[in-house]
Amino acid sequence: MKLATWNINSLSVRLPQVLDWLAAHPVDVLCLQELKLTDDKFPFDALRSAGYEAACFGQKTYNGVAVLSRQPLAEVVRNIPGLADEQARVIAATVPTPQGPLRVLNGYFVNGQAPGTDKFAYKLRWLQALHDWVASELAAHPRLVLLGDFNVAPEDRDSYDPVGLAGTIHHTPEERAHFQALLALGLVDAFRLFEQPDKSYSWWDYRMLGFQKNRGLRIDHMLVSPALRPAVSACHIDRAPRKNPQPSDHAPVVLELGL
DNA sequence: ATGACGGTGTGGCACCGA
Repeated sequence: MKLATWNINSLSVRLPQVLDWLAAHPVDVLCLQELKLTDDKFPFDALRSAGYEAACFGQKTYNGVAVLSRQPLAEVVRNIPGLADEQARVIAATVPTPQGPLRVLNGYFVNGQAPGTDKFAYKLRWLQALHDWVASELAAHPRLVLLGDFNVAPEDRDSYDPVGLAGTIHHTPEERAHFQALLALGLVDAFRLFEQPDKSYSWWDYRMLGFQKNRGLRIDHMLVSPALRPAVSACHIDRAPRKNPQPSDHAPVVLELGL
């Protein structure tokens, strides 16, 4: 069984790339972020023709998340319960597997702009609310994966310039402490369960030839629960779509489970 | 220190992303 996460920076623009990628990589579940469209514009029909049902949570212009699945989705939750948030950043669903239900939490984490700004304060509040909600989800669903665009580079090796960018957004001690708090719940960064190439990133700035120079960040993650960890057989970043014409600035991350 | 690139919405640009 395979799951993937991909920030596609406008589903309207990137739908052909998503369909091409799914045709070449027929994962069981694909979680998308930054749809940048409302639910009435979501391409249910095209995805159904490709073999996927979908649950979406969109909004105009910004944010928006969706879960695509070959198997039926159940127990769909939109945004973090109890958090007043007008931004569409979270969608959760349960998918069936031969070993029982798998809970999938898909997040488009707050960017946060810069320390000291209102957006940064929102990011920290959001991360705390997410943490508390994930804890309750774990208690109810032991087999769980938290995935998406975390907008946090967890360690120095996850950044192309950890010294120059120290303390800036994605690199602050506060953001990294929140990432560690998720790990303290028992979640494991599946990417780091395996040997990976040096300078592995999942996002590159569109500007200044960022991708060509591999000036990137690893900010898209797959965290698995303790009960799921023994099933994890591989995790990798697929850089190929970043080379497409009109690419997203993010690459997909793929998680393989021996289920 | 700033802008560079790309998407959106609406407009002759501004805002946002990371």
